[in-house]
Amino acid sequence: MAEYDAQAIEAKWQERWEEEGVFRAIDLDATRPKYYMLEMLPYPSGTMHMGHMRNYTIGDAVARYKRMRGFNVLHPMGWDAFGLPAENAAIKNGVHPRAWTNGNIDEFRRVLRRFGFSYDWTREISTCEPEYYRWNQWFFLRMLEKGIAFRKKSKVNWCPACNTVLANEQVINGYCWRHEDVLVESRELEQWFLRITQYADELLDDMKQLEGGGWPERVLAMQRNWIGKSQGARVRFDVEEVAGLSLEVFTTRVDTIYGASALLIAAGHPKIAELLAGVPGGEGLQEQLKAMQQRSVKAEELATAEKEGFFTGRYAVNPFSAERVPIWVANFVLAEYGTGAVMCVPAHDERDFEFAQKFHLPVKVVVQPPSGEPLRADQMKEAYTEYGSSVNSGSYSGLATPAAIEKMTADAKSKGFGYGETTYRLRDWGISRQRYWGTPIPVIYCDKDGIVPVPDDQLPVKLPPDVKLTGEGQSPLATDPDFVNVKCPKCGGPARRETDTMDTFVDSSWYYMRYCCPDAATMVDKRTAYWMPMDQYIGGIEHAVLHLLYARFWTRVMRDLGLVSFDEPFERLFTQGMLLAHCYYREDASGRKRWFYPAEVEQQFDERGAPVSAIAKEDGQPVLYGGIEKMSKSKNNVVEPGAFIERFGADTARAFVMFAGPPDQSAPWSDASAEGVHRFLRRLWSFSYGERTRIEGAASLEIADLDAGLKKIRHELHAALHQARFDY
RNA sequence: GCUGGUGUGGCGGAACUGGCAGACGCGCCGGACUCAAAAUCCGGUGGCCGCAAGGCCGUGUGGGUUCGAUUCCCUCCACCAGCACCA
Repeated sequence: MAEYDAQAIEAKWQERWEEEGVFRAIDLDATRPKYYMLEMLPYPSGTMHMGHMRNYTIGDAVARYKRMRGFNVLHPMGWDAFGLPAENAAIKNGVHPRAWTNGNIDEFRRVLRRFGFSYDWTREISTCEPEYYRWNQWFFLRMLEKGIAFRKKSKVNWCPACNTVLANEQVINGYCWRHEDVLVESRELEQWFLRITQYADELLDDMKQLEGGGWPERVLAMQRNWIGKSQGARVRFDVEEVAGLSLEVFTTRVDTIYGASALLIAAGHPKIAELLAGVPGGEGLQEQLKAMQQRSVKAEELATAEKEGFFTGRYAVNPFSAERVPIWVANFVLAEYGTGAVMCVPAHDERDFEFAQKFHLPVKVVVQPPSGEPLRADQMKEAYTEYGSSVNSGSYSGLATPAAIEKMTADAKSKGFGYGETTYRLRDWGISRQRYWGTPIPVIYCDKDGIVPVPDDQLPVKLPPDVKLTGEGQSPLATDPDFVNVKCPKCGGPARRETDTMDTFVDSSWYYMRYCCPDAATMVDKRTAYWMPMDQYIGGIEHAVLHLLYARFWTRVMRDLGLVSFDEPFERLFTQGMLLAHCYYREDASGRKRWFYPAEVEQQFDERGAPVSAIAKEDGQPVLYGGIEKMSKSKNNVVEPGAFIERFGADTARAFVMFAGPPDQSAPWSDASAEGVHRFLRRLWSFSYGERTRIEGAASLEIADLDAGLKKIRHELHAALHQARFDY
């Protein structure tokens, strides 16, 4: 074989791998150490992009390396097959979601196979198959029995574009995570929730197991931040002139309570109406309140908004100092966090300081810095928020901050007006979706028996194949009478089936355990115990909170039900960087941009090789350089893996992405660089087959170069993986 | 603002545990082949000075530790990402 014919070489070896089953993982093999290597499963929509391909290439390099080092490697692949885009395609094009999804899966599988990734294809799973989602349902029923799954009426995030409920995690700055320009609305609905807050402390504390290189620090930081644990105290202030009414505040700095010059409550506080009732001149206040409640929708405006507020005309009594403080409504107090009310201590809180400056509330210093000049209220330019020692705080004066907090919290409790409390930002996980293409929630509503679980022997509750999908109004399943109208499993009387389906993050919360035993007659079995916990997981940073937090939670529930015996599912996590690409554009008179494909553009350089300008090949006129951006269809800078392989072969593509930069950082795609890698591979090929006649005359080309060349490649891979802090 | 991260040629980047900075690739320059171009192949390519041999400078900034620092410590600066009025 003289020429480097990538297509022929790769086809030959891929066929042989397939025939001999060399990537088959051996269950329960006790003779070798096991290694479970997994890349996050893809959502098969449209065509595969280079970002997928980078993810899988990194994982494949590790899997192959481990295999060669004698490990029994599990490296599977499957499909995150439920989800909204399938349904939207159905609405738009009249294709059934299943047909659309399976078509995409076939295309993804074809490209992945062509890449020659070392998957054990015998373990492939697809989350939209009843064989898989029946276990979502089965486990949901177990969670229902344990009180982990529960139903409550609650304010939900409603996306008018998706026509469904979103989890908190799917709301980004008040906008839908799928529709950047669609504001999420608030609605009251009966929803199913999973009690992830019950595990908040454990999820937080167990991060210790993941520190020290197992998980990227930033992912841990994001999860910590998301859980948002905060220790403090809750203190009750009685409201004057309104019998029986009191307001509670949450604070992490109860030691500053002698410096409180007001009590601030959120415009959405549940007791606001009661508070304002009967206040002289109350009509004006109602107007102001309305205005403030309406304003508080847009998150991005909120963040930059000026401090606003108004005095309610009411006073409350500070239970420590017995001082009267005015009650204000303030726009920066969050109704959803803590108690929806705070004490305003201008001297020791930045926001309160700003608020006090604007509305001329008194500033009272109650904490002095441990050293340096003592603070003077009339000279302060900003709040002092550090720890120090208490002053002007009655019998607590002189105590260091931690001691003051401890003593005052204890006293609040013994005197009956407060107690120590821990709050979290984390909310329970709402899983109800008013959509068709998801796992049906397996419960039945009976007028007589209430909520009745579907008996285990009637699982799975299958999705009816034909349902009208319009994208409007109620859940599509609710329009199918055959699905909805059932007999109550308890009394046999007429009943209605739940028509909501589960959030697709349910599917991805445990799929990695099913790869271990895809044909098991139970949710998991002893093979899961053999392979889990996973040794190395690889995926995008966008899943730092959503998927990874849910999966950690789900695993703990499985543990508490005796299904598995470990806490953390993923021992090591790696988040790969994005693949970027250059982009070019030209603006027309109206300022509209036309984006050029890189192939349509020619880059100009100066004599030193620095890029100076670019021209369009079609007319020779200049185009503007848009920088290195995330690959996106709108910018015409997407590189299609399929097309690239046809030209250069999979090995070139794989070698290039490992070579383009540290795997955990973003890297720009470059056709030219990729071709350079291709030349390099071709050269190696020529050496290894002794086909050196074409390059005779070059003194440096000796057999030793082959060895050196191979060493270099090995070195590259080592360097890249080492850089990425893989444990391999 | 808080948290996490990153700064090395024209570009992507390499340098293992503190030991010849700039591997490899792109781009650029020169050459071979060609009537010519493309493709391919060969050589050169951090900056400055020098005909050359060679010399000096050089890993964001300023300092420190060390025989020796891209690497370790401190200061500052810039950029990227996530969170953000969370009391």
